[in-house]
Amino acid sequence: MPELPEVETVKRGIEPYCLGKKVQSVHIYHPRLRWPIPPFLPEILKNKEIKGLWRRGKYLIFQFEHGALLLHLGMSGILRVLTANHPLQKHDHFELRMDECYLRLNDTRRFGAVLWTDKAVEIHPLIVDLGPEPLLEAFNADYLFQKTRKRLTPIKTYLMNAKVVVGVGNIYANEALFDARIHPLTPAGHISFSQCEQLVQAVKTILTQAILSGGSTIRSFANSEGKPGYFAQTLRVYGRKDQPCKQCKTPLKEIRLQGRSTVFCITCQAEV
DNA sequence: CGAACGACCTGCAGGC
DNA sequence: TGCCTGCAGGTCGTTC
Repeated sequence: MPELPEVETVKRGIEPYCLGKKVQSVHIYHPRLRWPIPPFLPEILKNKEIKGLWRRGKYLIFQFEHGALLLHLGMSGILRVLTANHPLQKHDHFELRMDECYLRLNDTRRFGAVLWTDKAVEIHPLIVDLGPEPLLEAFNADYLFQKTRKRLTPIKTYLMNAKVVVGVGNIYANEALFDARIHPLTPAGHISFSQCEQLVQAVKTILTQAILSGGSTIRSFANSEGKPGYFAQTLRVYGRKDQPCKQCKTPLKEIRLQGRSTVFCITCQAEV
């Protein structure tokens, strides 16, 4: 479920239930995720207060006084806030219990992660090399222009590289490139400055709107109906192969880039 | 150093 | 009905 807007939505959804709360117990039901869930979590988190909760890229970070819990949802992770007693389901991996409710992580494909660090989060190996947050000023046309020079990797692949900018996954990379009218195969270094401006703006706009529409799902997280997704979302290219471009009616084309579905309009996103 | 690619998993849809 | 293939919103580690 994760692209940045979904993770941000989860973060906002769980925040009222976590922030300032004391962990009552931790349960590891199925430790095998991308990396094993550290077995010592139950003992070191018991009775500790969640002092902070934030997002970096697609990582959720639970800050404690003596360290931080890093959580990634991978491809299929779902984090629910539960209050009543819910029977354990297939692929439930991890649970953080507070006094009034608990968080339960379900992850079918096990690409997600639950990790612990007792050092500053910013220097954690998975965090330290991450690029800027797409919604902050640090991600701007100057940065992108500079960064892409001499790079021949297709711009779409480049945009999805977390070392360049975090949080732009396959769906929104497709959408942003359509918005900026840039062909996904364009070598990154061939993008003009003005195209960088458009692309940066497109990324910001699309992610912001997705977060806004994702906001309406917060209740479902809280209630556990948890249907995370892209419903309220009007995707213009992703998943619309062969359907008419909303701009010019040309049937959209799909190709594979790095094994990922890449959909675009050959008219609106003409090759350079 | 950058770039390409395989690897990690399960479940589902579609073709035969 | 069942088997097979390919595909799914991610990203790390290895190799070149």
